[in-house]
Amino acid sequence: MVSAAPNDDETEPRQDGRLARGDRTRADILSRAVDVASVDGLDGLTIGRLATDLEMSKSGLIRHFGSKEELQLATVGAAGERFAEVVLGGAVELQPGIDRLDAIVSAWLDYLVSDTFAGGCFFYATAPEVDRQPGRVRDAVGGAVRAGIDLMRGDIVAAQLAGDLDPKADPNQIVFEIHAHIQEANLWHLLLDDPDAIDRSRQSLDATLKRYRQRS
Amino acid sequence: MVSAAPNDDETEPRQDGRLARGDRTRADILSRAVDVASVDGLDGLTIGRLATDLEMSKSGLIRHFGSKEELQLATVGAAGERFAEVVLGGAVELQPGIDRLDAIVSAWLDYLVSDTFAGGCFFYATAPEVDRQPGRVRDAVGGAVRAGIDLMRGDIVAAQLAGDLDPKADPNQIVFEIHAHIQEANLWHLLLDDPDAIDRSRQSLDATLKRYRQRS
DNA sequence: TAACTATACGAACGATCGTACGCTTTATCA
DNA sequence: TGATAAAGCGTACGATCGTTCGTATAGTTA
Repeated sequence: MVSAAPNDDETEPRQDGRLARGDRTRADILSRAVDVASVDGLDGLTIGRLATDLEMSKSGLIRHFGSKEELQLATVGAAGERFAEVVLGGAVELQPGIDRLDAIVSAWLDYLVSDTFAGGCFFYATAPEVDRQPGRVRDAVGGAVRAGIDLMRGDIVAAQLAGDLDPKADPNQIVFEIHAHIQEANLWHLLLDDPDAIDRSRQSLDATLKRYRQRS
Repeated sequence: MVSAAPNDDETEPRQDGRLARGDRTRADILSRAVDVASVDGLDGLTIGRLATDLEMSKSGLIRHFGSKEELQLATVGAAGERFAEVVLGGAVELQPGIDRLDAIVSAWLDYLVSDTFAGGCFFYATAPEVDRQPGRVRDAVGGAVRAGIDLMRGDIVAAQLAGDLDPKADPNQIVFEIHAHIQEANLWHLLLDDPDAIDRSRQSLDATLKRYRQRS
């Protein structure tokens, strides 16, 4: 790559700081798209419905993406950004380790019952929809989920090195259990209408971390 | 209930043991429907696609159900029956308690990587799809998931009474953790393509049950 | 202001969706 | 065997799907 080509995947602000007209529209579309997809899925996200919601034409809308699949990919990307801001935003300034892990898990649980997305966690809603549909959309959702897991595993490894977690335990095993307890809260909250879902999840997480905590 | 009215919700064999023609067709349709829905969801389950697969007409197919929603409800019911056979089938002869719980959990993990449904666990695939769509389909899926959880909670309570599990622990908390570890295996297996998903789940389940086991 | 580009729209395409109606075929039973 | 009901098919309907094309408008730059 010789020339400094602009990154087409991101909406770049202009020199004066504001977004160009098209980028502003694109951001509005994606803001609505992630909410629709969190309720009706990435397949229930239709161009016509989105255009009606935003009071614009189908052709004017899809022009920003080119195709339905590109719209879906951009939607997954936008959801990832929103997730990162809400769940990981408060943890970026912390050093990897047990404290940052606690901060992420705590923010994640708050996020599950927040109105970050209209239909609850975007990735809980879309993961089972795409996991048997090979293609770029599945790869994008899988990549985002993997990124969240990888980040926590990094904290776990750091905590083991720091002597805060049992160094003999398998980091993948620990992160499997943590992620499981977070995801289960979605099921009990959204499908089973359990008002204590988050509390149960928090309790499970506390017990799990206590089990792996280094006694020293 | 005075008269012995036949149960219309079930396909009843005739006196000679065989199914009537219509019931046979209906069973064939639902057998295919649960596989399709486990891959593409209850919304991706379309009448036209199902008719093409089964080499029959759309009108002849939907006649057995009346509407798309009734087809979806029947599909959820058929999936529940298949799940019960595979996962709970071997446990019916056991008494409620720790042994039956172990049998169910073990069969459930085997089921996750079986070809019971074409797209993995039917309820893992459909729960996030319907949890924000109020109506009878959501109630049906929620009822089936709840039934599985309730059954395990019954075993947990029985195990507590028998002195096999800590009687001071909250049965709902225990079943939350067990179900969480089972469901997480779906995510790692189907989306993250982790070949060790079931092993991780089994390990988590063993550790969890050991934690709650009564030391006596 | 004039030229140019980015943005949005309107209309139409073929395909598929769920549903309804009428007719034909098949199975059942008196 | 003939009557009766169940089962299945063909066709059509209006609606919506994703996509394409040409045109009009708005914004930017010379």
